[in-house]
Amino acid sequence: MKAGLSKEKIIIIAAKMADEKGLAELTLKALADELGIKPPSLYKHFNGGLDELNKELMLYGWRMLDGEITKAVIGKAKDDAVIALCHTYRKFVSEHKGLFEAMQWYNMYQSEEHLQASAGSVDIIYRSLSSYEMTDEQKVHTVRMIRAFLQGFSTIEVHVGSNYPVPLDDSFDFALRTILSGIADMKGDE
Amino acid sequence: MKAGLSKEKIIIIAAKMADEKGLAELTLKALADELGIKPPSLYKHFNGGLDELNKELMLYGWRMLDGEITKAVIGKAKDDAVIALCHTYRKFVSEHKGLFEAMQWYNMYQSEEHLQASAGSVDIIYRSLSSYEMTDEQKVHTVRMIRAFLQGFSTIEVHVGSNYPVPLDDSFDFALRTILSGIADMKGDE
DNA sequence: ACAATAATGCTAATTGCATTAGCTATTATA
DNA sequence: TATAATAGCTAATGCAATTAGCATTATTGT
Repeated sequence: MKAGLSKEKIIIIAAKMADEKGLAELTLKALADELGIKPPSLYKHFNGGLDELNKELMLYGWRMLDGEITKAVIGKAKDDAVIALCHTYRKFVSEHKGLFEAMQWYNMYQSEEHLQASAGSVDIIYRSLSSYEMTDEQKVHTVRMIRAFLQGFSTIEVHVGSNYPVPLDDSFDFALRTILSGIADMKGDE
Repeated sequence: MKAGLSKEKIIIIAAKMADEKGLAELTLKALADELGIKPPSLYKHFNGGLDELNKELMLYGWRMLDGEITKAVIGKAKDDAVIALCHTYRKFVSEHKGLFEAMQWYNMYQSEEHLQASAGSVDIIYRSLSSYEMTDEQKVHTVRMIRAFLQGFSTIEVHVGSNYPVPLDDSFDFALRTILSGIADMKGDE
């Protein structure tokens, strides 16, 4: 029986499963069960097995995040753009915990493809900074700083949950203000 | 034959293996081979098997990092303390990539023990901020910001490596200055 | 329309690691 | 010194990933 599956459809289902159950629960067996096929059949779509599935999830996640950030930043500049970007990133992670895990996974395989995967987001952050008066080098630093903060904050948030006397929302906004204020002070620095 | 092993000794070896080969390569089989024993024997030390080993590595890593940070901030205050703390954190991660992976692992098991594991470092960051004029709430925010930045930056660095026209060292220092400058501006904010 | 080919699914079998059960030797202790 | 706890072992099980080879369904060129 043919199930009429395609790589794309499978990835979408797999992403949903990863988001619901966590990436570790996304086994070929579980995915096959969900799709109504047998595990070996998945190799017809993913020659590289589980590894390739994870890789594809990673790429899918970055593409999706790129898209959402791009949309969010349209028509905005400077602080407004950075704020929109950061909130979009954080929201994305909260809605796609499993995909986010997969996206952090690109360390194990250092191919061109993987390096480019996250390059998209880096590029968007970079372009969002275009209207600031900074040197190119300062922009690179700033991109890295923002990226590190976003990734770190999101990871911690995903791991730790959201129970605390001091809400994480406030901390996020606070940190964002701090970073923006730091950027504003940047002019004179070497 | 008795190999004269103890939980502590095994954890130290396991940590070394994880740092050298990556956490994923640290299987019970590989560890047993390294120790010159058979995999089932490990259950005499780690009742919970692989899970418990990972948990212990996580705790070991946090304790070690706590110790190094504590040492590094002794006799320092304000910016000096924060700078020392951040550099120590980053250096630790670069020298203990495998342990760092394990330390990020605490999401899966949400026990008291695990929550306290990272609480130590949080506490040290918090205390390092003691000489700033901030409200307690601002301190909580600042701790989270620093922690997010450190974790994010380190993760990216571990994943991506250190090849680039613009050196990561510079970006790290730049971000640190930006954050410190943001902190300095903080006074008036609500 | 129809043969050839590619695509997609299956079953059966293999591998490798984690884990459990039960046995044995060694160490520590009462 | 007898006894209990410790730390190792072998044998066996289970589970997921993977590979090989077969069967069926689509697709495509003529």
